[in-house]
Amino acid sequence: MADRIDYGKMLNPAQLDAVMAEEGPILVIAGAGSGKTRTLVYRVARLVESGVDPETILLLTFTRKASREMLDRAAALSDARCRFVSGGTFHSLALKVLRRYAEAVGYDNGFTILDRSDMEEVIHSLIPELQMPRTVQRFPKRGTLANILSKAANLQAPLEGFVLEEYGQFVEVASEIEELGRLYAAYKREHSLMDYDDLIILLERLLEENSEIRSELSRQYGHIMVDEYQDTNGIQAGIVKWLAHEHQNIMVVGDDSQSIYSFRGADYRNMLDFPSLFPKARIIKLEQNYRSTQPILALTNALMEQARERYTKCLFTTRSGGEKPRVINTRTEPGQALLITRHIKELTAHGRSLADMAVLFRAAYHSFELEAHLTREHIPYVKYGGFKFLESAHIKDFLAHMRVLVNRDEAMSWMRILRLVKNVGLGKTHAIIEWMKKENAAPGQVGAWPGAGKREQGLKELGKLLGDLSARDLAPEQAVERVMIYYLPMLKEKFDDYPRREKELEQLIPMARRYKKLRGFLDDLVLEPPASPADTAPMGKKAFLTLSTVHSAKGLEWPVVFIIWVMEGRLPSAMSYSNPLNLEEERRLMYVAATRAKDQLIITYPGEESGPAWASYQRRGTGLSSFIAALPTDLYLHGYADAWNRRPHLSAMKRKAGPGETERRKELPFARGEKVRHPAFGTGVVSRFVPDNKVEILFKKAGRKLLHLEYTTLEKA
DNA sequence: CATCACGCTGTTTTT
DNA sequence: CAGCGTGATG
Repeated sequence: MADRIDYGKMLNPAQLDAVMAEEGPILVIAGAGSGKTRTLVYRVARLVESGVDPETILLLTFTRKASREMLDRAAALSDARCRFVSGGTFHSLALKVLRRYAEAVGYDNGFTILDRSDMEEVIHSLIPELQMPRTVQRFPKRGTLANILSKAANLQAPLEGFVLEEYGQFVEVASEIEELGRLYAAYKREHSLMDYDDLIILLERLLEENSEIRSELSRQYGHIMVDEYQDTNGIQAGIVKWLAHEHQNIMVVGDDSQSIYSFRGADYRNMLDFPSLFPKARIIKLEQNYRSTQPILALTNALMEQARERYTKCLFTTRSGGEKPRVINTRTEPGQALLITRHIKELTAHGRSLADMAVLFRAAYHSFELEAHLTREHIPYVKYGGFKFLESAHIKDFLAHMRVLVNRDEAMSWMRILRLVKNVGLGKTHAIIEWMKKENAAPGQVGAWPGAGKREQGLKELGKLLGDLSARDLAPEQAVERVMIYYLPMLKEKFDDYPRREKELEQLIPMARRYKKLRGFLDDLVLEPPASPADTAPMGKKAFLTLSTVHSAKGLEWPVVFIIWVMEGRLPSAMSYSNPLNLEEERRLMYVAATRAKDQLIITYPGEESGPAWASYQRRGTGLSSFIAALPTDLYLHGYADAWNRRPHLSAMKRKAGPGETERRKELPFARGEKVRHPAFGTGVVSRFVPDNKVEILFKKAGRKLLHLEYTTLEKA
């Protein structure tokens, strides 16, 4: 065991207070960079050191990675037993508990977890049951429906309230959406499915209604800590309330200024309501910032002073010196990417490591332009956030073959794998699923479907695969390899970029190796995203630049931070419906992004040339410009970048079409419908134009259909 | 069943 | 512009 820690030396008085407090409810209000993680780590170490059984400590964090890192740090600090602390997210805790007590909430314990795209698929398939008249024109898309239903679930409130405010365009169909929500709930029950929201809702219900189980869990987890409490919603607060109900040993840590998850019902007011849940709560504030230089902090403090509601603290730092943040109007969106690329090259030329730098943005696609530049300049980067590896079609197709073994009612996965079989479409898929249900057939018997003729040979092969997989109770790794043999030919037929997708599938093999049971493997894939390329890259060999959404950058820090800030006003929805922007949340996003920076902060924004919406937002005072305009000008250096680089093909596109002429890019060497030849793919027809000087070409023969190719690789046929 | 042309419409962030 | 739904065609 390591030497006893001298806590007084390692922590400031407020941190020490939080760490040494052993019993009772405590609310820690911790500003950005105030050593919040450090405090939690030391508290875990301290509890274990003082003889608390590590397994009875529950550390709830926002991601599983965060909890693992904290426990590793605690273990390194004092006692290896810290690794046995129960850590995870609300969702992973819920899964663990619900697998054990599924019957108590009316579920079979073999339920399957729906990830986001599964959820959308189910919802989508239920829309026809609404039997809406054709006159209903504007009905939300599947993704939007999932957003709405999920938020309703997380708020545990009827849709109307927030639909009116956030989805004003859909108020007329609110009752249909609610009906759809009921259909969706019934469907999940019937097929033993839970989505992310059900996990936490059912856990809360279980705790509330079943005092025996509640007591048992209370005894199991005698000390509870919650990180990022400002991002919890009402359900999660309820879980906390019930878990700590008996012993009251609960510490929650958070910062209301960093609440950026309102889209899933999170409410920073939970922070302030904590004392009413636990009347004996003590409040401890951490206000000293150890991360950023004074000029950066001055700007972020000023930013938050404009917040309509500000409950807590003002940060101070003892880090003097450092340069003022820079705010640069690049006049165009592509200009941001170019400016940042140049800046990064300059910094690396002066010896700065790429690992010291990060570029942050609100939405994953905001970095596309930048990624193109980085690739061209051979600057290695890792990207966090945005669309999930797991949600891409080939991964879902692949995993579906294993999901039907774990839960044979899982119609979603059956649909996927059956439709991959040649000459089986929607009709036969439904018939087969019906038949299997009626016969209560095992997955491997699918090949015996009486409707199968010569054309449906593929069904026999599918049956053989599923039979093999279930008969021999294979380890996850072998199951993955077996499915690979079956699925790879289909992959090659379905996707023309199959080499990339094949590589991604191969990543599943080492992941599967870590599990003994198929179900554990599949559960974790849904709840824990696979490691990023940076984690698997040979350490120390290469320094990577980090690109990340603000949401994924939470809790991290870098010496140099760039922020790409794009006006929402560009979006047509905001134009046509005049949806009010959530400026308060936008401000907190900016705050989270800016407080990641230790030494240097560079914010770029596309100036007034970025679109007509800009002017309209400026007029209404509801854009990024209004944040900037409101900040004291002595807190940052403002600059303009040259309008170097408008994309040539964009301006060409704007050329007005003459009479009788369809609008077309002037410099295009061919027209829609024209025949073209490609050296590798042969002859095809120009279908439509896509960005980056590419055309969509339809190839009838060469096996595959639509390819996006650059003009220069094509010639007229 | 599979494929294709065409018209309509509008955000994003994560467990 | 691009994803999605629809309806026509092989």
